[in-house]
Amino acid sequence: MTEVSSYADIALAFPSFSPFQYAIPQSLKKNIEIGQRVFVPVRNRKRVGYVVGFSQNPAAEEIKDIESIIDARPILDASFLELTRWMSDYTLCSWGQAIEAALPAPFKKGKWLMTSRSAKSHKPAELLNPKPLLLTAHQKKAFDVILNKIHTGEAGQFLLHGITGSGKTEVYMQLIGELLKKSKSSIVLVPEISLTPQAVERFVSRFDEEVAVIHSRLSPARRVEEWHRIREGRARVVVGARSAIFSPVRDLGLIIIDEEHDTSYKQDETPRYQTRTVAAKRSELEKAVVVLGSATPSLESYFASQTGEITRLELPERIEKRPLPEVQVVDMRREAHGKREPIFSRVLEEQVLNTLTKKEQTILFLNRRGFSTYLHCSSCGYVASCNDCRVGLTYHFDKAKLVCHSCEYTTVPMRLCPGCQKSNLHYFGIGTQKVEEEARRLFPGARIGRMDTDSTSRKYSHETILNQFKKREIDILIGTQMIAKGHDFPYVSLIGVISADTALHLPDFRAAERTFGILTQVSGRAGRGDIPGKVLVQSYVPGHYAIIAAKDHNYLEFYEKEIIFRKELEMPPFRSLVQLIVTGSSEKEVVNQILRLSYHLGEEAKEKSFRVLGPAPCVISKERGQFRWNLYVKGPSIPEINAWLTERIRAFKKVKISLTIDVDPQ
DNA sequence: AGCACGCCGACT
DNA sequence: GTCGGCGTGCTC
Repeated sequence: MTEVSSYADIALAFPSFSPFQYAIPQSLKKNIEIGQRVFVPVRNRKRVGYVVGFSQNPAAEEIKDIESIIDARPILDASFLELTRWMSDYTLCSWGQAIEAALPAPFKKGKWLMTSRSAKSHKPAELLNPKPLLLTAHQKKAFDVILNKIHTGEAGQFLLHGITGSGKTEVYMQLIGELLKKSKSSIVLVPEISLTPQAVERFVSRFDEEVAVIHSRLSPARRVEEWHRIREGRARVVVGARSAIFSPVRDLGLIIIDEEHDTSYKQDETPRYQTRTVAAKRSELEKAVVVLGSATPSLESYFASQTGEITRLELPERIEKRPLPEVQVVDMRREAHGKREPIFSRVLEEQVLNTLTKKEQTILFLNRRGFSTYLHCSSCGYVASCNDCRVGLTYHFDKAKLVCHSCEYTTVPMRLCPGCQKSNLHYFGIGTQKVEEEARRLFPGARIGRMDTDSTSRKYSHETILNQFKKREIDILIGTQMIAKGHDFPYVSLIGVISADTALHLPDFRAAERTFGILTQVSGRAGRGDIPGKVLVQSYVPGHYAIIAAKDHNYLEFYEKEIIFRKELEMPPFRSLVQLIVTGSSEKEVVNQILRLSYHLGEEAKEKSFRVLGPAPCVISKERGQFRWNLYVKGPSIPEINAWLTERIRAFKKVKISLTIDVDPQ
């Protein structure tokens, strides 16, 4: 530190606009440095703080002394501090909160666990360093282009758009291998759910002890141990979920975000960062290259590749030319008999029986998120939706009204379908349990398993069900998203999507994108082995572009339709969004306050290039006794929205409610 | 985020 | 009459 500085700026992990000042006792003056952790008194309690700067003049009435320095050497380097600083500005949290989100948990308690050893369990020799596979022409091209960029030493971003089974992972691995030759490090990010031992095994067997795997089941001590191994350069390949983006790797050359469209890349608690955005920033700071990999890229990423902001590389065919499964869309409007619509169409029932006879396996998938009950017509497929927002209207039992959760448009439920004038309107909503019950009735001899959040309350029942299914002790597996990802089941020859429409009508501008993504992903579960796979997708809107494009395995077809809507509605990627969520135990107060907030913001927004959407109740309008309403602020960019919003929010008095800000909501 | 301070219901 | 519910406000 400089001679004249008497105060240190300490970042603390609670919301505050700026770091706090603490006086530096004479005894610590020689040893204090930016990036160290210190113990400081906060309300007379000892807490961990992070030295982020120094100042000469006091900025507060009363300034306390730093108690002690925790780290002899700084543990946070300049780049880490800049990254977290940026993150706090971008996501509107404090610097301290950003820092703590980026560090292993024991560090927050002032722990300093030194690694005693580097003994890693070694793999059987025959598994070690299997030879890189020969790349196809497309793989080779992607590999060359990315490697050339890395060699320039500049930051850069690529979108690796490759259909399922096109060999993206092999491209990643060969890039990592090239970097290792130059002693440069790589970070590989995968969705938490993909961090299965089998998936990780590929990296470990190729790179052995160079790999550090960061997963949620790692003990805090092991996590710290891995952190040290990475920082000391003993591990130069990091494989992990979201938070692994903050790994203290040396000489970072490459960041890979696999399945970049996955929603788990957005943290749903403070700091609510989007890993893609953080990766882009980090690559800029450390002159690294980012590779976003996906079969169904996020609209944002694909759009960026269209504008030339990032470079797109295509892997258009499966390795070994394995065919993509045949997808058949079942028009459920033709299946309705009487007033109840069936869960199983005739063709699905028939195919399940057929599969059972052949002693092959079936997956039944229910794309059910949220609890919204929507009104639709079983004759023509009409779904009551909002004209201005293109989202399904949600039925509110208490008010007996249909409400748009995006703009609050409210209407009385119609008796006759506006589409076909018939009275075949029904509230729709089935769950996996109902599917299971029906399956047991229809297929009495079959062994049926169900996997969803309800069925997996006990820790290992999850694994147990999957293992049973793998061992073919279950014939039909019924489940939600969690069975759609990653797993390889070679004896699955039939996949039934019970309802492709559920997600489609949620009050969310990304509904079509999610539907397309999930259908594509589910389809990818079929035909993994030698048996050809078949996918049956049941839908009341079989002509919807998200469903048609998924059936055709055609991303571009989907993208070109969807991007037009985004443009028309001025939604991302054309405009940026910040969501404000007001919660409280009194509904009256929550509504009052958010109306006030909306008015307060709306007045000025008009004059600027901002818009306020809503307010409206959240999709889950009451959670644990807390009522939830939200509104959106739309603007040209996040920094511009933030700059304007923070001042306005500061001036907003909160009474009996709390306010959450979610930048770039997912 | 924690944690102490501060006004309204069921207990020895 | 107290113990304690969680709403509110502050932390250099």
